[in-house]
Amino acid sequence: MTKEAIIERLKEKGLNITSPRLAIIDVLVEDGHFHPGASHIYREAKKRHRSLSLSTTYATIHEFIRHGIIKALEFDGKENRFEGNLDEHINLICERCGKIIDYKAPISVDRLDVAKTTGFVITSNRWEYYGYCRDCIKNLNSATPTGELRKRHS
Amino acid sequence: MTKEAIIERLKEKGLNITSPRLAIIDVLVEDGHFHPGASHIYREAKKRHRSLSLSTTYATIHEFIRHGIIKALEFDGKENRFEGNLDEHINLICERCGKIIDYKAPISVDRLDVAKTTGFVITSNRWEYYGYCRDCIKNLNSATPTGELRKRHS
DNA sequence: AGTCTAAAACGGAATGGTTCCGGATTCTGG
DNA sequence: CCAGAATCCGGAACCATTCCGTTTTAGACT
Repeated sequence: MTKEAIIERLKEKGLNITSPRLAIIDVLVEDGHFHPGASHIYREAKKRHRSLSLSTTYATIHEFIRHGIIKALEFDGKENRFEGNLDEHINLICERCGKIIDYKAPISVDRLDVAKTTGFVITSNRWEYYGYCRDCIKNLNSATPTGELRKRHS
Repeated sequence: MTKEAIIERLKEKGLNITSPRLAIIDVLVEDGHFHPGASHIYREAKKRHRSLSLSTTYATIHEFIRHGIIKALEFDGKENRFEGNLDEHINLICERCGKIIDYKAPISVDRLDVAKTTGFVITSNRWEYYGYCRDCIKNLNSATPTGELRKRHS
């Protein structure tokens, strides 16, 4: 997703285009494929807009989610992560370094079937595989993982 | 999963069969299909073993996860939930009342393909649909959801 | 350019499920 | 029955995230 497209979307929705938001958009466009967490977005966007606060970063992220620009991947015990790729895909999540890889694979679950048999109406989904990425398998014995991104202990 | 099977598994692994653990096993066997959270497990198990502490509840849950007896569904902003159904399935998660329904559907993603194209080795997965359950759709306009289970605000 | 108002940004304090810690208790093998 | 290990317990700590009261800013309209 391009910077211009996001700005256009914000205008359509009647949101103000502010300097903090532009800084965050820049980070999302540049580092979006990393599936960055809030602290990464904050750190990088602060370089572009010095007075940026963490709470504004969170507020902006929420605003973007609410308007369908990004999607949140929520975790417990780790930082949440955010992605701009809204096409249906599987996220491959490395348990060692935290890297997240998009994997395109057609998932054929008929939503009508789900509704018919359970009465459940689907609004969104979450497809994830956990495991180890290529790099981490290579270095499984070596000392420290390369990634940032661990919340609490263990 | 039956109580006896779980106890057997714990013995195999060399874990002590203690009164707090039996209380928690009882709750998991009885309420497992609710995908209970830690606070529910704690509250119910405490009725059976009065001196049970919350930290023991968490420790026991972790022990059970480590030995493949239950699986954690981690969320942020909400309580984590736990399930005893370890067969591959999709969890239908109601965003209004927190109910979680198991939906059996064959998901055909070739793990070898994933490994071949990305180098990523899969160890576990997470398949989730979010939306609204039958009851909540019926009562969408009415006041309060029936479920327990919300962590923070909004 | 100046004014007004709602939206947005800010810092700092609060939140709360979960984890950690140190000491007490219980289990198990000998 | 005893020692050592496993487990349990309460309470304090953790920390990403949210909330709150105040200040600043964007955008529309003079």
